Amino acid sequence: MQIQGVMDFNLKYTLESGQSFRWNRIEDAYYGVVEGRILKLRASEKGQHGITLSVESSASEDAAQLTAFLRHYLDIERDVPRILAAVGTDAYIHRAVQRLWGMRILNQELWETIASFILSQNNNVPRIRGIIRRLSERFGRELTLEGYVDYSFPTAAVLAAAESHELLACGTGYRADYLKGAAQAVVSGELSLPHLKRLAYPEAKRELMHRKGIGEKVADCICLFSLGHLEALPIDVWIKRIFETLYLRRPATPREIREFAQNYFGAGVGYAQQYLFHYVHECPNWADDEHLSLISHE
DNA sequence: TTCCAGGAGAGAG
DNA sequence: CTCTCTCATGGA
Repeated sequence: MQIQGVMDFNLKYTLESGQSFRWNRIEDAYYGVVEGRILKLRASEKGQHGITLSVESSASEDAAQLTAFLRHYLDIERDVPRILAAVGTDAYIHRAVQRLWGMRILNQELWETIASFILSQNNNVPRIRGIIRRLSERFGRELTLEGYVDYSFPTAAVLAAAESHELLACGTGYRADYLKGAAQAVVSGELSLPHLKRLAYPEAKRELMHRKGIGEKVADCICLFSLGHLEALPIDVWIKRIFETLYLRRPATPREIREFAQNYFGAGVGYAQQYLFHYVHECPNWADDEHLSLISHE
């Protein structure tokens, strides 16, 4: 199955920018488990009218429905160039946007996103990926696509009933109780996922932060990478570093950074954040004078 | 060996 | 309210 005419989209940057922990690149194809099936995605060379995405699924599903699903999951529907145009107010963010043109913010399944970012705290991406892979192997369902084997992300019900020592064996560390608590809240209905999806950003964030193990940063990740709230601004050590070094040029609290960034970048601050976050990972000399001089300070 | 990673909770002040 | 300490894990 193919999706043709996809404009302003880059598969690599979208899937490798630290928002999803479930994609693996093998040669020129990406394999990932998304909502209960393996998807294999490949992007063709860019043509005049955008790229073509080739799609294989481990599930037998209707092509039109799969297309509609992927257009939403990959955020292809959204007018991202317009959002980035409104955000790019200085030469630095402009350079990041140019360098990573086509990167999109995913709309991922809510429970998996909640669980994944609970596990992400005080942790690094390769290890987060490993924990999620082991949890899926242990508690998920086996899936295959053309000889590629992977496992569905475990449901809240399964994790709610899991023994703590089994979660620990997957490498969750002290986050095991947070994960299990969130799973139990979802199962009991105390944390209603359908309800969360109906809330605006401030209310959704506040609701999420009532859970132990979900602070402001993790709540913002969930709001941005699952609920589509582009006003969300996850402030991790990297984003803090970027704003202190480049924009504020002084030590700053997360509250100060948030106030500055939401005012400076506006409603699309979540997209700006993602481009800055991935740009500094792609470009080790991001803080050199050459880059610093891109931002004018009057 | 110490430091770090898409942090958050608990307690002290 | 802010500051500090601690939490489990593995790679650098």
